[in-house]
Amino acid sequence: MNMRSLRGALVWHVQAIKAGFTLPTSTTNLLIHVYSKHNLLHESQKLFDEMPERNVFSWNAMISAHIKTQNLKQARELFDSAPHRDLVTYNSMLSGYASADGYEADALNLFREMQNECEGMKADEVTVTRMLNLCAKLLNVGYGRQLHAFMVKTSADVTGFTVSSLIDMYSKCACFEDAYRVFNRSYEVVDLVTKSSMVAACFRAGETEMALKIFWRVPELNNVVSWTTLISGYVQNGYMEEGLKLFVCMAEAGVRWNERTFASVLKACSGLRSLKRGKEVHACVLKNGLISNKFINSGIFNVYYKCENMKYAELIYLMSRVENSFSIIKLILGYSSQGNMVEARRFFDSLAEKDVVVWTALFSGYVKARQYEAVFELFSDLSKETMVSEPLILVSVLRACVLQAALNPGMEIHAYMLKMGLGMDKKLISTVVDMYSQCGNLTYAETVFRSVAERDTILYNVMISGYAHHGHEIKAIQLFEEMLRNGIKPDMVTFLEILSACHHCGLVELGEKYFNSMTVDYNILPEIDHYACMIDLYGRANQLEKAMGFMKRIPIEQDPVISGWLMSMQQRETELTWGGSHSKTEGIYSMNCA
DNA sequence: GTAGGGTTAG
Repeated sequence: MNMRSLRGALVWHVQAIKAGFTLPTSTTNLLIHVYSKHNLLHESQKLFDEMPERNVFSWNAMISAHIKTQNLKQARELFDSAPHRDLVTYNSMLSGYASADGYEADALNLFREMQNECEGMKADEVTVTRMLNLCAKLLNVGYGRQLHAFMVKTSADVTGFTVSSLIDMYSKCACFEDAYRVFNRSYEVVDLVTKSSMVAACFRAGETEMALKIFWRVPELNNVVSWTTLISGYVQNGYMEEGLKLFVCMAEAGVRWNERTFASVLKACSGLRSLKRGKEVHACVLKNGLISNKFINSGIFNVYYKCENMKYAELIYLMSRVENSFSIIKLILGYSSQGNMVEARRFFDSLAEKDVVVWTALFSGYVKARQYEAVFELFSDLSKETMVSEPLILVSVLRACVLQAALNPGMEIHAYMLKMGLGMDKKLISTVVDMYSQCGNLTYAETVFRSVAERDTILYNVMISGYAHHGHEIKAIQLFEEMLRNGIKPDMVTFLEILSACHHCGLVELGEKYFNSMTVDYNILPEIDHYACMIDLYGRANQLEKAMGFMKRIPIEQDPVISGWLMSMQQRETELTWGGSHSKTEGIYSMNCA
């Protein structure tokens, strides 16, 4: 019977009790260790307390047991009261401090004590390994370099352990060159772990090719960790398809995956937004009984969330049976973005702490669902509780005003905004201008627009659009020219508005000039709407040949809708008459429908 | 005869 297994330990223990036999100290020490390994702290403690004689092994085992359960205070008390301490005692305590959050300073102090050779204790390579991990965690490369120097000076054994940690430390501290130098200079001790550390380091630095090269050195050594490092490295660098392919390669190489492998594969699926592959992996996970792993569970949740399958995402969340505000927030964001406000609201109300992200999502969801009354209600609820200073929330409320053409509430929001000192927020200002213009008060829109000292593209777009939609095409064109004079770069939206204005005024030559300037001066590729605008412009001016010529220039021919449209246009070329009141998009849609 | 501390992929 193997005493290192829990079963073996229990059998030994019970037999000894039955026989009234006192276990030797070394056996009890082992039992303490085995119980602790299986999270049976209570049993370990009982054995330790009732031992007739203890040695340094007993103390070390008990200290480790407390560290394992994250009880560092208890561990330190034992450490201080132990009659004897050796290097293992120190290293155990140091290890506990280094991996726990908030005990980093204690770790450094303890290490300093060791350097002063307190109790004749001299840091060894285990100490150094642990300290390097701490540096990596704290991103403290300065201290890491000191440790590196210390290693060289004290000629502490260079082992696979120390080299791996050194590579890892440099890499996580963004010193890729140093990591690579260490790797290259430690040929004698390079093993699979060192290699994996270096592969991970390459990926952190975006050196995908180098990672692959190193991975294939001594390929027969590769195991699940090195393979998973490779897969997750590809995924992290955005190569999702390659990550999935490598997963297949790994299986073909006869290496069995574990839950970390699945976590990376799931990340690839959600990155690709591939519901099909996600479902396949989900099935695989279920078959392997890995669904209860929290990384895998959230990975599957993410697949469905990214694929906008909120019902499945919700199901996964509910089945995990773990209260998780992170998932709830995503459910709210997902449902809101789809305008499914009943579900979004259900989760929103269940959320204990609502932050600005969730509030914003709910507001914009209601806007998307065109439930402007809910927007106003929500805003009045929220502003009773607190001062709303999040620009995006106010943007949502203003958009609700636009939906409803509600000028008065819009003005109230504008006033509120000025009161809150949010008059400088660019996005908010643009929305205010848009709100005034769309609610029919162009004068106010103009006033606000002129009050802004530093105008950006979006602000200009909104004002130009305001002029254009109120029949002031010439003003729109003048403002566009002013925009160019002020050195503000127009974008696709600007050109769409301005071409539309030209179309409405029948300004063929000016429209041509602007259309050409898009690509020549601003490097903006015209989209289908821009072409449609030009075609309408020519059509309205009865320049049918030019219109046809333009249609043929549309470069997006792989689109079946466009090519179908083109073909039907060619058939109807002669019989086509152009109506007088085409808007910039009506042209397209009416022809598509025909 | 019997024992304890450290490395890589989320």
